[in-house]
Amino acid sequence: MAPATLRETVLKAAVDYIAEHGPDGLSFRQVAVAAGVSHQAPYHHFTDRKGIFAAIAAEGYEMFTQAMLDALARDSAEPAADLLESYVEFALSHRGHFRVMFRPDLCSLADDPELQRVADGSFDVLVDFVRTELGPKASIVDIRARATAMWSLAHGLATLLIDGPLEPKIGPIKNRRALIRAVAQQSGLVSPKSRRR
Amino acid sequence: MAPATLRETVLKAAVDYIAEHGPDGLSFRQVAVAAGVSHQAPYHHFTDRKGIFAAIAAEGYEMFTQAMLDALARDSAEPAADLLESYVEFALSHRGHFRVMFRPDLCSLADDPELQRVADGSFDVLVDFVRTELGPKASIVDIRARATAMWSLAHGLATLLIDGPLEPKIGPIKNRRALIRAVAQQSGLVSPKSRRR
DNA sequence: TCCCCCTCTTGACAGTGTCAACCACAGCGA
DNA sequence: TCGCTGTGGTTGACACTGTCAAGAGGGGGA
Repeated sequence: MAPATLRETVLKAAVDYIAEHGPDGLSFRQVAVAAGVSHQAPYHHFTDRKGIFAAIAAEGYEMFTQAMLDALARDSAEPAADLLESYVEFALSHRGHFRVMFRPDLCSLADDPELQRVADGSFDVLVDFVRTELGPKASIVDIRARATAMWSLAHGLATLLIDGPLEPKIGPIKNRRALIRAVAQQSGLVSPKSRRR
Repeated sequence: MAPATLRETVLKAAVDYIAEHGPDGLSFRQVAVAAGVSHQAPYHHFTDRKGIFAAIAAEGYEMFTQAMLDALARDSAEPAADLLESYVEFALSHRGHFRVMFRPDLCSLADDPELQRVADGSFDVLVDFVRTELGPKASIVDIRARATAMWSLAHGLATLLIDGPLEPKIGPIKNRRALIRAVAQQSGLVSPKSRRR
């Protein structure tokens, strides 16, 4: 089932290209002619070159939010580790989207309220999780520090796995899931439920 | 003291531009004419557009290694937190270099043995630290997991602070150093020396 | 019927990275 | 003194990019 509209066709082609080659070599015109359409046709669906990246990012944030919510919905014994894993797995299985989402030169949250909204939806999942994890008596400072720590760990692991020199340096990664769990374990960011074992 | 050679002039101008606007809008020609020279002159010092990024990255890795070594040389009670802090502070005070260093589409470690060498120098500081921290009896698996965790945390925090939506989401960061230490504390990646307090 | 909007095409423009040829000039051996 | 070579710079061209402007076609409502 090929995408029906030109908008979907262009979007999919761009995401696929970015997943393989990164966002920077992406040529608007090439995508257009590859879709069998004139070089200017996509401009009726995206205002701008930035517009196409904004659309990709928005689509990405929606899926990202859902992925993290699904992980928490499983309600396992280690929700923090699950959240971390869902963050990293999303990045790896949706490289095309993830590579764009955190590149403000390609899509600026500040310039696009709708994009800001869906992005907030994603980040709120993480911050809300930490808030409920620490309980109502936790101080703002602690929530802030813990949320930042979890977010940094997840984001760093994701970006190092996608683009970074982690694998050539650390060695081949046979079992990615095991590495993610081991990192969660090492970092002490596992959930209180299983902390005192 | 203005840079003497054209090579240095171009390099400095490029780094300054990248620190402010990111690497992607950088125009080879603009840099050249801004240096008061023809659009083709820099090609005698850098083979390629990629060549200029490779030079920036190499310069960055040298400084990066030194910054981390300096932090460890202070030999404080919390070397892990110091290492984390030096990682993040380097990224923030050398955005122009840092933004290029971890962008394999701009400078590929695999394609440039010299760049690979200096990059390895940086990463080895981190991995070696974890190895000595855990002692000679530590298993490969643990070293690997802990090094990955520390690296991910540092890298994630650095990239989120530079380009990411951390500040708009978490709130204004008055004391960056305090946040970094709090994150280190939260993540449980502080050094054994001070772990049992 | 006419008109308007939506989608798309065609043609142009400046700006980009890169290739190729040419120029100036210093250093150097014969 | 001459001629050679290598280095650093210039000029001109090329294909390609994103973007602006104008227009073509056609389907739906008045």
